[in-house]
Amino acid sequence: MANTPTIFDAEFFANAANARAWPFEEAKKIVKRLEKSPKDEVLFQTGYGPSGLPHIGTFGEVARTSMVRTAFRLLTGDKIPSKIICFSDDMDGFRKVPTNVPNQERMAEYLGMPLTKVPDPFSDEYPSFAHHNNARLQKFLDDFGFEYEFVSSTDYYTSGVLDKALLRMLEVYDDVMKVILPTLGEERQKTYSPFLPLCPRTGKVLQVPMIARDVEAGTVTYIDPETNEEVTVPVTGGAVKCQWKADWALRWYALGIDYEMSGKDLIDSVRLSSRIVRAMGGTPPESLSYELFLDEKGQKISKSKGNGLSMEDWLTYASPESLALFMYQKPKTAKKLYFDVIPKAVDEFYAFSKAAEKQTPAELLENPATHIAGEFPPAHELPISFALLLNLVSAANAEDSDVLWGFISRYAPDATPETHPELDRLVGYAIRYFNDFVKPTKEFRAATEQEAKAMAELAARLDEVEDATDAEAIQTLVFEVGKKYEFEPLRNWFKALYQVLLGQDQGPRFGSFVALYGVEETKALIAKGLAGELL
RNA sequence: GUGCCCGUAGCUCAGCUGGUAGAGCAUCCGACUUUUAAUCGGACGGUCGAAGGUUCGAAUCCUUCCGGGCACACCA
Repeated sequence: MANTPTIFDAEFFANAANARAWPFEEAKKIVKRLEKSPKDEVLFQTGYGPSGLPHIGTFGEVARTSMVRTAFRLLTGDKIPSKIICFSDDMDGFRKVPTNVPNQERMAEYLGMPLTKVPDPFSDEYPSFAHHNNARLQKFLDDFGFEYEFVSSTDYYTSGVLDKALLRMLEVYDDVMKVILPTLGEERQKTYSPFLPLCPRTGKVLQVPMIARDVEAGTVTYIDPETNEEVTVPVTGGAVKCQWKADWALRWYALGIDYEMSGKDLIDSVRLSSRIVRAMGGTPPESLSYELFLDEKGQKISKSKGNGLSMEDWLTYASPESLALFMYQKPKTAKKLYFDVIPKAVDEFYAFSKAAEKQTPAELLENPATHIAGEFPPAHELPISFALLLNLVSAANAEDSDVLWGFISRYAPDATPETHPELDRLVGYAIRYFNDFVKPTKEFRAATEQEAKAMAELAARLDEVEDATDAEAIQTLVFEVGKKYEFEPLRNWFKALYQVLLGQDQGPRFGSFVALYGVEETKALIAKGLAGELL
């Protein structure tokens, strides 16, 4: 999924200007911006809050931002350097001990401290909780091959990278307040400050009003809420950090961010932060508000609720590429993100990849697979679709890949795990899907007296079949037994086999099933079924 | 209240810069199967939420309205 240079050639550059895919529409906004004020390097930003772990939304945002960047490089002939900054707001105060971490009491002692001062509850491998989560984020992004530059807010504040911007914010303090105050409630207005000093005594991030400020000296003064003493601190060097919307604006201004997308719940924040940047004399980045994801009931997916689908969920049943495809599609439309969208995304990914084989550069630029891969997509040939595979795994009661491959080879005789590693990967996904979604819905019933007798005889006579892999011979035997015990109509006999042995009303052709599942295994299965062990 | 998204076949949705609608699933019929499922072929099925407007021509652009969903304190 990394951006590789493959599509960055003249042919693609020539066609990019006419490309209509949304990443190009976004990239064009940046091109226009550059026409007004040229610069040496274009910066994309995505934000990350290290009080939690990376999640499916993080993936979506970085993936989509990468797509815009790729489009931008194509539009500009890859002549203008660009990068994605992944900014971790790790100086933010520690507000709440997450319920899912160990060492709760110890963690509680650090409430109010910057996240980079809170110890890592999981191990002593990292200097802080934030470092731990930052590392997880980077690992997460690296695993998918994203190109980005990680930035720690704490590093930037303390090393002075943000000093100039902080002093500027101090200069225009009144204007900034004028922008923010009207958006706050009455209570909050009294205590609001865009600067949050770090208490020199306790190290905590304080939410206190400023009582004075000195632009010349570059300091602010507040009253320590515990000692009631006046404290004066510089706004530079990491002695203060900025509050949320001001912080966003500060970053945009200080780093010169050109592009940042965010969820639609942040529309007002973007507007406000933009006004702050203008008050400082800067230009806010181009932005895109994407729609939020909904769960199966149409509710907003939130980390705290734990509803909807997690990153792990998706990757358990499907590939990251298919998730990237899902993220590519219609970012401005609210979509359900639930298990049932997975098969379609998987199959469409392969369909788009395959279509790419015969496409011209102009067409490729409209092909989602191009935007996902960031390169000429490798053409994966799949003899059967994921949707079919899911049907198969369910019908065949296939709990391991060998059995499933047996059934697959009936449809695609040439396919093996070796010749079709992609398909083999899907087989793994399908089996997990089966285990988690199909298997729990199975309902086994006890055999009737007549059925029990017939099944016992079937089990006993299975050994008569000379070739245990001869599906036809086995099918004949099954058929004979059914006739002998006078099932009428005969399909009831087969139905009984499925219901008693597989816990479902339908199943694969039984002869084929036995041939693949194994004679001994089938006998054992029948024994279990008759003993009531499957119920 | 402000803003965003959606409203196209029974269901889930695709329809790009305007030229009288498509897919998957479901349903029905057929083929192949010594049951079923699967697979393959075919059929059925839409006044494109409503009304105006622009246009030779609109699902597609504009306006208004109706219906559904979501976001908008604090915190990030």
